[in-house]
Amino acid sequence: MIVMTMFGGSARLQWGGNWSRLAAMNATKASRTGSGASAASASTYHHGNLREVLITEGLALAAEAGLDAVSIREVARRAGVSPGAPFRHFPDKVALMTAVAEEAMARFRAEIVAALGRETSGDPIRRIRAIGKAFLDWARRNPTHFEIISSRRAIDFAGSASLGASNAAIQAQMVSLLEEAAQCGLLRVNDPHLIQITGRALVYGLARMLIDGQFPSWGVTEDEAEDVMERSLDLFLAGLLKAPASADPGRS
Amino acid sequence: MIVMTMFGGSARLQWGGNWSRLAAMNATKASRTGSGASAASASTYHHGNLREVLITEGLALAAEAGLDAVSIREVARRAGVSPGAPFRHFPDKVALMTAVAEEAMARFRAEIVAALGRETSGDPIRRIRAIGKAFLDWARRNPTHFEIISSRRAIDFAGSASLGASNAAIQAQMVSLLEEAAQCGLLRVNDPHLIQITGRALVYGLARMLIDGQFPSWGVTEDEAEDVMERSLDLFLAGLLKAPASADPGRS
DNA sequence: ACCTGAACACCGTTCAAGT
DNA sequence: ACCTGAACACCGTTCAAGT
Repeated sequence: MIVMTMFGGSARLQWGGNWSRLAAMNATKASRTGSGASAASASTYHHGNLREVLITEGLALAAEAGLDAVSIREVARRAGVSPGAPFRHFPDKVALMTAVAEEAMARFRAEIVAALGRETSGDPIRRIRAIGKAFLDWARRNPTHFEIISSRRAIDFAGSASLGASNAAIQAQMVSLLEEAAQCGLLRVNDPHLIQITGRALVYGLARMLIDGQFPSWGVTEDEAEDVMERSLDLFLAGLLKAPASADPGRS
Repeated sequence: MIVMTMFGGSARLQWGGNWSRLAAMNATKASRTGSGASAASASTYHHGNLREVLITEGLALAAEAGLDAVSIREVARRAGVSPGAPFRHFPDKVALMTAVAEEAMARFRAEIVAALGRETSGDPIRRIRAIGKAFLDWARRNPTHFEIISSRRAIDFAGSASLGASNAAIQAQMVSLLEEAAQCGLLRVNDPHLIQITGRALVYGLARMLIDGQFPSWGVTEDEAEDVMERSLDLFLAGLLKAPASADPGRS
């Protein structure tokens, strides 16, 4: 099957042959599982699964060696393909990193949803605190993934509907909890948007101070970091409350 | 004058000729001033001033094109020297960027000192607020310089006594103001260290949200950013106070 | 269709050779 | 002393050629 296509004004030949059957046989590849992949590894000129493997390897390489260590060539090497192969699936490095960021963001969002599920209390302040804590925990455990989706260098955030939607979903959750808290008369200030931005800036700043290695110069050791971040969040939340605040709103 | 030196166990020849007179003639170079530099620009094999020029050009290139656009080769190009020349003055790129960071940090600190000088009030809360505001203003006006000294990628923070000292000086200023506020009975919580870290995390988070381009996805336009950051700071400060806080502690 | 492999213009870094 | 210029191993990206 031969197809003629017009693309950017120039005619190109495209072969409509179906490689997907062959690809399915090789879907697992010889990656980390190593579960009997020896049979399929021979003579697979077409990878079949490359797009996903590139994203997975990008994520893994970032986690292992840091954001600046992620290169298309190294990702291609780990996927077992030539340096030019990734460009068949992503127009440039930014596009690959954006796809990596989308996967990281999906995991981040799932973690927040899970944390909210664990916080069975109906108290909006406790639920807000659970989101903040989940944010901090995830950043601490996945520093480079956090950096990819938050620093936004190396990705095209605005160009990704997926990233925008995930971000908006997390925000909406928080706004609704803040409005609930306001209606219950819990808040000292009636400005949910400002509170939201301030809270976000606080947890973002804490996470970045950790990741950027600033805590040592503030007298906080690695062991203390988790505790300090948590108490910092509580200090802020207590300051929002109308009633003479208890020292630890998370344990009331 | 020929000198033998032992360095790392191997003998090396050093020429003790004096190039500094020649260098002094060329000290201004044909940089931004352009004040009658035409006469000195011919046949200056030895730059004479290169170390400082490299730092200045690094700072300027960072401000113009962003941190990732700073390359040793481009800095060398702007300084009018060959790609290898910078390595005579800095062992590697990290060392050059650390020197750039030291200059950026010195300017940052000067701005904070100036802001405190302008805040003539003796009220520790107002002085704390002035520091926070100066932090935010400087970050907004010098985004890349801010990123260099705060993200700390590309530099060796721990290896620079100058950076550590500047940082410690800024912290000490803040701690003493917080202790003063505590002694005046102004604070709801008696934990200056935790308050300091929380406040720093807040302004750092705000500055980074701005620089990382996150405000648009939080419904804040570029025009509104300065105002939002200021109100956010006030929201936090009000939450620290023991007395039923006024809405705007900066205008009391 | 999807991938290879050579090529190009970059970059950090080194090192002999120049002045 | 300090700088040049060629070299090396990287990188992102392109493009003909392979299957």
